[in-house]
Amino acid sequence: MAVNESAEDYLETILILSKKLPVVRSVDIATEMGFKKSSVSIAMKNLRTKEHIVVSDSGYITLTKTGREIAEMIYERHETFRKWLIKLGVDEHTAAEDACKMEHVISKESFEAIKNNITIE
Amino acid sequence: MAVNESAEDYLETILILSKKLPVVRSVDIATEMGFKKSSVSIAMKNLRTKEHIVVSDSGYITLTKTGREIAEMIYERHETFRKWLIKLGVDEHTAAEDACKMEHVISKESFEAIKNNITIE
DNA sequence: TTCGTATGTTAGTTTAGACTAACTTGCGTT
DNA sequence: AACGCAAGTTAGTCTAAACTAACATACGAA
Repeated sequence: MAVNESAEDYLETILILSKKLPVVRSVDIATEMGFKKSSVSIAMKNLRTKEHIVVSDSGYITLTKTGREIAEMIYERHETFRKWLIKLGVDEHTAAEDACKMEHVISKESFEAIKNNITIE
Repeated sequence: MAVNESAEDYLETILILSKKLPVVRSVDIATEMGFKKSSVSIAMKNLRTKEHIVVSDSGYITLTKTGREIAEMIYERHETFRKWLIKLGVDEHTAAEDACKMEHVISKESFEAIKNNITIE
């Protein structure tokens, strides 16, 4: 279930959108991420091939088990880093931006170590 | 003095090598980073153009003021993250690897906040 | 002196992931 | 019914940063 940084971002965005929209379509992802719909179309094709998402006839996108696992892992990291940075006094926007990058590059081992060491609320 | 991740890695490596070798050449960088010398050659050309390094007639590479500033910033981040992760119980190898990625993606603001919050020795 | 190895460069290839442009398709309005 | 917009796809372009292959020096040893 190895996936690159770009795919992780797409999966995370699908998860986030599925929390706030009744259905998730390619165009919603494009809007959210600021990408062109052609870019999203290709990314969705890859995620479908890897079976991280399923797309209905109407174009509604849902995460598969593996897709959801990846998305939730990344989302947890994102929220952990984001809240922590904010607690340390970092500006909300910067905190979100940095969390978004750190979430992809850290190993499971280091993330768990950090999570157990910091307090975020 | 904006520089991308790849260039930052090269500059950091030059700084590190200059601490342990009498002179730094392209081939030393290639060996250290595990890249081919052609890749390093092109990267050095770019760093020269941006005036982050100077290359002598004999091929000895030294950092300019801006190059050294970038390299030292990245190196400080690297060491900070690395030591902190090790202190949290992360395996040395993983700690170095993760530090190497985190060092590039974090903003100045977040790094300073983290640095002031954690203890590493 | 000549040969071989080490170093560096150049040209061209590959890959990922964005892009534009152009096409298809379906649906709602008039 | 026809038109037009919204959504999606496809083809082809661009860039960064690695790669291989081939070539250019230069220097030390036989």
